[in-house]
Amino acid sequence: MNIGRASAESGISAKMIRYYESIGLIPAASRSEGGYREYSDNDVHTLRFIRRARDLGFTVEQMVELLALWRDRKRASADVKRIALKHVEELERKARELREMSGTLKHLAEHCKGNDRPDCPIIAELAEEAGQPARPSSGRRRFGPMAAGLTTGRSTSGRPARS
Amino acid sequence: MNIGRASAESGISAKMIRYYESIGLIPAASRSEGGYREYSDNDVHTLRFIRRARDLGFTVEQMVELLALWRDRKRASADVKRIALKHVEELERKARELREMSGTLKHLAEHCKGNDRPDCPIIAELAEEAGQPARPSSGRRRFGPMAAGLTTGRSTSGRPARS
DNA sequence: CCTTGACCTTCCCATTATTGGAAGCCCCAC
DNA sequence: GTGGGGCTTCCAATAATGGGAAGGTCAAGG
Repeated sequence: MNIGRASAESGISAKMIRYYESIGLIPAASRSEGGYREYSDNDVHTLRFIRRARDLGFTVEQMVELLALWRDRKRASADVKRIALKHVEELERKARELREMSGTLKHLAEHCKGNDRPDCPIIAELAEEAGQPARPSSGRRRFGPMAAGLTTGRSTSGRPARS
Repeated sequence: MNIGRASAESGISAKMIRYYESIGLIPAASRSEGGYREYSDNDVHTLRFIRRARDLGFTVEQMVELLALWRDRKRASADVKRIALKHVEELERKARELREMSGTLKHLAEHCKGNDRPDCPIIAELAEEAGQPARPSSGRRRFGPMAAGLTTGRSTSGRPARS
């Protein structure tokens, strides 16, 4: 089958299938006379594996590992468990941070009258000259570029959500 | 003061200060004879405001709004509250999704013996041919490109973690 | 047989926030 | 007066994905 079909059957866009091939997550597909990529049911099987892993928030890098373990009949389940647990830890840490942030904000918002007067503790807090003189350009970064890798808005966030 | 000093005092890297200027989050700084950017204490004040907002997970886009509100003495606190609460909702949703993911994974990992035998329900789950034939190339996407915007690994994930 | 349209190909660009590097000025302390 | 470090700009990369252009292929219909 061609890439469109494989895409429909696996739930991964054709674009991403080509991308995954380009970065080596999946081997290069064989081509038809006309240069079209050809996929077998087995390939689709692999693609679905990838889709599920992706839906669980695994990064491509982790998927490389998982795929190798999947294909290796002699793999030790301990390896899989290790990867999974490491991922669980990451997810939990990120969830915790998110909850802390939302808690702080919520608290601030609760003390914000929400009327048309300019008093607002949220702004006040942000403007406050408090604490240490700030660690020098700590360069603290956020998540990884794509952060947690959640299957977000599904139907909700189809739009680019910005300009 | 020059950008290095402003960076140290605000906790935002010089690189990011220039970046914020380039995208219009902050106005272009005046320049010294030698072409160096010059910052006042007030500018540093603004930069710290930005740093705090960033630490609370606000995106640049949201910071633009917050800064405008901050600078506008006649602002309505209702606007600030609205933005904050919307952000809280987002954060909570993301945290919830993360917890769901980690829960699923944890459950799977608990049933994985973790020995040197190849049996592993994690792999089995991923490989399973179950369910619907997968919604056609749904193109479901994850978070925004930078997802939640947490102050992540601090010391943990400093490394590029790849290649 | 040839056209049409759906599908495929590659390549490039954009997104987000941030860091890294290179090449080349500038400035202050010694 | 000079050396090293700070400053400047521009370019690239990151992760994952979408969007589009320009052009080739395939299958069905006229």
